[in-house]
Amino acid sequence: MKKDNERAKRILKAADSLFGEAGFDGTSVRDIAQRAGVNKALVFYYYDNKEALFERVVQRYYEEHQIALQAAFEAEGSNSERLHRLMDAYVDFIAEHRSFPRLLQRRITERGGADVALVQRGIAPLLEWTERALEGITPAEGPLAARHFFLTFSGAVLNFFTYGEVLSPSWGSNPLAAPGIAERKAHLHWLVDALLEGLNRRGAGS
Amino acid sequence: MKKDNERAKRILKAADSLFGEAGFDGTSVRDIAQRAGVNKALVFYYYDNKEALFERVVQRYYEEHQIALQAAFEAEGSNSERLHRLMDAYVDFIAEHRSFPRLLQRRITERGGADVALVQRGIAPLLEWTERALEGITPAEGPLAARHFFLTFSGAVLNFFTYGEVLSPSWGSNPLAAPGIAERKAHLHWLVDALLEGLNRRGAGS
Amino acid sequence: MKKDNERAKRILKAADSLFGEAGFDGTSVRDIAQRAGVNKALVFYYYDNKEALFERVVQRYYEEHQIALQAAFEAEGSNSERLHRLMDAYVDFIAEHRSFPRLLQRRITERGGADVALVQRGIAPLLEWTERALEGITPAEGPLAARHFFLTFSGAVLNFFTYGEVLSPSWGSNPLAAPGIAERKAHLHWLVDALLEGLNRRGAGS
Amino acid sequence: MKKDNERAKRILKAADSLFGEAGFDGTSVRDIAQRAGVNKALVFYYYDNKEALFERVVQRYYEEHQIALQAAFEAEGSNSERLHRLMDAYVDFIAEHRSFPRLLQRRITERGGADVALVQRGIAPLLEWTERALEGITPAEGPLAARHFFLTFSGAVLNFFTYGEVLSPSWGSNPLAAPGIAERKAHLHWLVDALLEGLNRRGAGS
DNA sequence: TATGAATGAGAGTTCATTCAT
DNA sequence: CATGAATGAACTCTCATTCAT
Repeated sequence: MKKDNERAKRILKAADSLFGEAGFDGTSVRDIAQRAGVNKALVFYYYDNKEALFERVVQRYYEEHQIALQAAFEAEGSNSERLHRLMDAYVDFIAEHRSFPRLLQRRITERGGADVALVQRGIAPLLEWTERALEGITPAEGPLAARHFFLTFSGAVLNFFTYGEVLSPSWGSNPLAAPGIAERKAHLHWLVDALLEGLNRRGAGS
Repeated sequence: MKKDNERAKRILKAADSLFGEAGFDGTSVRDIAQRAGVNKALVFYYYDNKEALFERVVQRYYEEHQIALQAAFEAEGSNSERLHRLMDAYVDFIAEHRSFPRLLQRRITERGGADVALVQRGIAPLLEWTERALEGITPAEGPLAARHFFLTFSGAVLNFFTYGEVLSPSWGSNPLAAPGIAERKAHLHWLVDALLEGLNRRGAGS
Repeated sequence: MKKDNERAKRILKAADSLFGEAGFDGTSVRDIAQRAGVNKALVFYYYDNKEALFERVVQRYYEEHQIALQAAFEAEGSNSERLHRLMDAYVDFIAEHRSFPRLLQRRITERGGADVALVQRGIAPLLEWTERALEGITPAEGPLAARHFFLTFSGAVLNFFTYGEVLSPSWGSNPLAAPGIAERKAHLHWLVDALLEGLNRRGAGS
Repeated sequence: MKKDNERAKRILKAADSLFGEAGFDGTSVRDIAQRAGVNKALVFYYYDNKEALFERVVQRYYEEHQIALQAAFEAEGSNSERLHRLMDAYVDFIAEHRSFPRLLQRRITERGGADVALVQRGIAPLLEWTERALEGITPAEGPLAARHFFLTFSGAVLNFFTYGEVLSPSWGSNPLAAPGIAERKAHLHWLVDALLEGLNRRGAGS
């Protein structure tokens, strides 16, 4: 933490964007050094090898991710309000760190998914907070368990970004620009409320 | 077309699984030949180059994907029933072709996503059928437009598979085994109905 | 000789032009088969291997070359006339068989010039006839020996074709078109006569 | 520039001789590295690719060639003397750089001769100086234009080297050894003078 | 800290050639 | 005669990584 040399940071930044753009295998250390404007060997001086550099990039995201969501969740409010804020924070975080979901997904599929644990840490906060927000409302098991809602909510957010770019043409405007993102947030709020409503009705009915 | 030389098929199959496991850049032609049990040069004999081979793999999925969903959608029934069947077909298709979403996602992010058109073709059927199933129920624009539900639904399905493996430990059992998949389908059905209900209430209320 | 299969001839022709255009190493058997419109394996059926095919191509030139010059030389006339005809025939032959000098030159330099004998056979006729035409006029040894004139004459012809294409731009018109070739012939005639004159004066003076 | 890393020079040298011996296509980077005694990858480290390395080899010749001829031409003397010196310098240069004409010729024929411009630069000095030496003596157009003499002179030099090796057996001694070269120079001097004489007579007679 | 030089391994691709049919 | 399939060797070039300075 001391005061990480400015060059080391430039390398990390370059690695970040490149890994996000082209994936681990599609990015060469030469590319990273070039974009960072440093000598190739320096990359190995600061980060032992390509793999470790990748790890650092991902880890940084995990930390920031955790912090961003924590703030959103810990504020006061009803369940609906808390989940709205959580969704908003999630959307905002990914909008600002487009590489993050790409890196995560790669991490899962690529290279035999050897580091499941690492990935789990990455999504753990959202899972945990979703579960806490739905505590007492959803059953512990079965198709309405909180974890299913976690998968649905996070999928609703992530998929927007994944396919957002691709759908641009048929969307009319760019869905990932500010208005598109605001619209998506509105959809997510509606989604949260519709599901809470459904859960409530179920509780009342049974 | 008839029998397309058994070796060529073996190569295609090997490429399929490897591209799915390690991505385009993470898979070498040597690997493919090895897994197919053929000479490396034979890969180039049947498929002109690595890129073309990848294309073939992806294209085959598109076709099967389209067919699988079409059958599910075109049968009779209420909107709810049709969407349930669509979700089920989608889940089943991906459960049987785990590589497909990985390949698609890679196609989008990797290498600048130059072939947006190809990807669009890949998700087009689901988008189209979702839109047709919600016709008259959802507005054409805004946060409740059909396309938002498309992104939500497909995200709810895809994300289950993406994170399913990773969540295994905290899930108790393997979520991607038959019982887990059945449970997810039940969740998706509930999801569809809760959203249709929400849409109906909105129509009635306004 | 029987009646060489038409396909075999097509292969020979294709090989001829391709070897001339791109050289031995720059030409692949695939290229040859493609241009000949036949299966690659057929090339090996008719000509045992690439090297042998090349040999055949070169040999055919030798024969035609020999015949073309012989006719020109054997007709009656003064030394000047005979040499004029020889030059003309040489120019005409190469104009019609542009590949020939290229193949010859490659044969000399490429692959260690292992087949000097073959090349010698190729240029032998011109050497021999030049020597016979100058018999009694030039000394047997020294800088005015017939062989020097052979090198000068053949160089004057070959170099015209070698650099002709390259000089096109600074030449105004294409030097290898009909008028350019006629002009070159005129130059060669003048050259022959000037040298004969020089040789005569020498004889008279000494 | 100063010392340009000794290994880089060794590579250039190896490339030079190999390209000269076997041509561009006939020379592999492995060969070059081997002869230079360095790692194959180092060739690409210093010279970006095979083509660029070839270019460097050729270019170096152009420069030396130009310098060698310039010195010979610019000294004082009659036309005859200047042309003699030019011929001598040309012969000497090629005798010392046997690869040069081979590389040039290949450059013309191989690979469609796409780089005519480069080749032109290579022969430009000789063309220009021949033209200047014959200025006022030869007509601007027609079969006695200076450019025809350029082709004749350069052909008389180049052809000597091209066929020199091949003729060795029938020559008695090696024509490319020192005495043979001296004899050729004598021939060329005689040639130049005979042609100047012929041109003079023509001027007087007409 | 920082870098130019160096390398072994492996990438995708083409090659001449063989062989069963 | 003719061909599609098959292969081992070689091709150019890039890779992550090391090391002396």
